[in-house]
Amino acid sequence: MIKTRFAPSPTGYLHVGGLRTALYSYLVARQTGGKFLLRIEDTDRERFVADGTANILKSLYWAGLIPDEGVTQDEQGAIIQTGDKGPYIQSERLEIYRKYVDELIDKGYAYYCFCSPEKLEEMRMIQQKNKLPTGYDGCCRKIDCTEAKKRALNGESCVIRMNMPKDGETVFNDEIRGEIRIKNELIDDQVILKSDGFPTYHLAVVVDDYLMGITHIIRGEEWLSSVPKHLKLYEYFGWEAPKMAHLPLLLNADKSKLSKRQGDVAVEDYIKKGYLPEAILNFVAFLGWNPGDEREIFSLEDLIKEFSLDKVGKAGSVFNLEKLDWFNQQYLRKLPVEDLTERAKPFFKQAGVELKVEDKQLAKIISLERERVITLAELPEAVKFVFALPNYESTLPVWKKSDANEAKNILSELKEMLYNFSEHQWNIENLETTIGEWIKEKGYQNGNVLWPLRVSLSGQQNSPGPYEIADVLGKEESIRRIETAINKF
RNA sequence: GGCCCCAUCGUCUAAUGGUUAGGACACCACGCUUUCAAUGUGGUAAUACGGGUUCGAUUCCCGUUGGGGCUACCA
Repeated sequence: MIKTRFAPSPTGYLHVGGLRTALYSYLVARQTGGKFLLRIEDTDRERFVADGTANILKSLYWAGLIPDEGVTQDEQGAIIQTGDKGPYIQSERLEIYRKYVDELIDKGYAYYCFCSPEKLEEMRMIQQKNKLPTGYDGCCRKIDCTEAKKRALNGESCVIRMNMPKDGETVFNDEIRGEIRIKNELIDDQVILKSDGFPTYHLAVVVDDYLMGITHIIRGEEWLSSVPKHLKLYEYFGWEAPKMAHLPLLLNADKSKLSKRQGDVAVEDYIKKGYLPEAILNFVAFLGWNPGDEREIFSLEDLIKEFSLDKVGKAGSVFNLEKLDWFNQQYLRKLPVEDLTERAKPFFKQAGVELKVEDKQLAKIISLERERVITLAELPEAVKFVFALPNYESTLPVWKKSDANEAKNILSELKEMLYNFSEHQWNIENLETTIGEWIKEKGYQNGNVLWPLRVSLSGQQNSPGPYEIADVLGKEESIRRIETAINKF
């Protein structure tokens, strides 16, 4: 059975690149009935953020990427751990790592190192100056093991390094990139256990991926060059290594690595801005992958059916917001209006708009603007004119440009005519046919009637059509606005 | 500095030896339209460069250039 994992560090929030990694991992698991696991890699105490895990889970659940195992949420949204391979938070697994480190030391595959950070820093500088590959010189390898243990017990600060052979080369196959070979002499004696007793990433991933039964590691390209270290660790433990796929990076517009400085990178930023999870998922899925034909709109279900790692590209992709906007508009239009209304409500609240209308009416109001807006967050502002009688400020230039007197006369006549509507006749279809016929009868031009009508109803230069607005406003409010406009100009 | 990865329109990408190099976003023009949006039609725009291999290279090989990643007791 295929088992994938997403293993973020709780350093703040879920990065959009992380979301894509999580999505691909989720897809690979789901399309074969496998499992998708979430593990929290919090071995770096300095970068640890208290609510980091909660934030990541929030974004993941928002997107619908629910883990089958590991760190998850219960119905109340509290963080829990599920599965029989736990704990799934690395800081709770310290004894496990210690046990495997000791095994490595006993077999001679790892050793104590007492070198100071200053010494290591200086070593690197000299190596670089002499155009040599940087790396530990292995001087503590010579220290006798029992002697080293004694020094460590006495409280001398030390780390554990893995013993990397300096001859031969490591060859491995990446699911996306194919065969990769790296000379072993270039691979460092990596620190696997830090002086604070926490493992480094390299030891912890290997141990955890093995113990948790991970079959496919899907992660960012930044890990590609540390694969030989991991492979050597698998070999030392006598374990079979999982398949690996290293994803190309997401980039800024200038092709540098996607960074905070050049725009929003946190999934929660896009949630706040009113993007739909469907759009974000579809968008990030297509950064590096496509089905090979010309279809572009893919639901999570579609992706599960059609995604495949061998169609993932090798080159990095620019995170292009214009395309995201387009996806969002597509999904905004597709959404059933009741669903759209529910999802829009929090954004009215966020904008400080108290909703006094019923859902059905709110749905009608939102429908007015759903095709004119890019995100949910733009909705409250876009429909503001429905709630408040407009002051017509922004339309002043347009009134001046046209013949205001003629427009006023026409509006007055139109108003008289509209009085004859009964409340239940007041709907788009009736308004359209009746006003249309009326215009013909009177011998007016469409534009000379519809334009002043629309502007007096909306109070805006640009807006939905007059019939739609009138329908939403109702007879009484529509006529009041026409009167206001007549008096104003 | 060293090592690794990568390279098709501005952007996301299709085309795995033979295509007028296709699609989408963005942009422009025109149509529809009371405005905006939406929509329809059309258009501008790419194989980084240099060598090979081949009857034939976007495609295979080598080099150059450019970009990115790693090079931590961070992940």
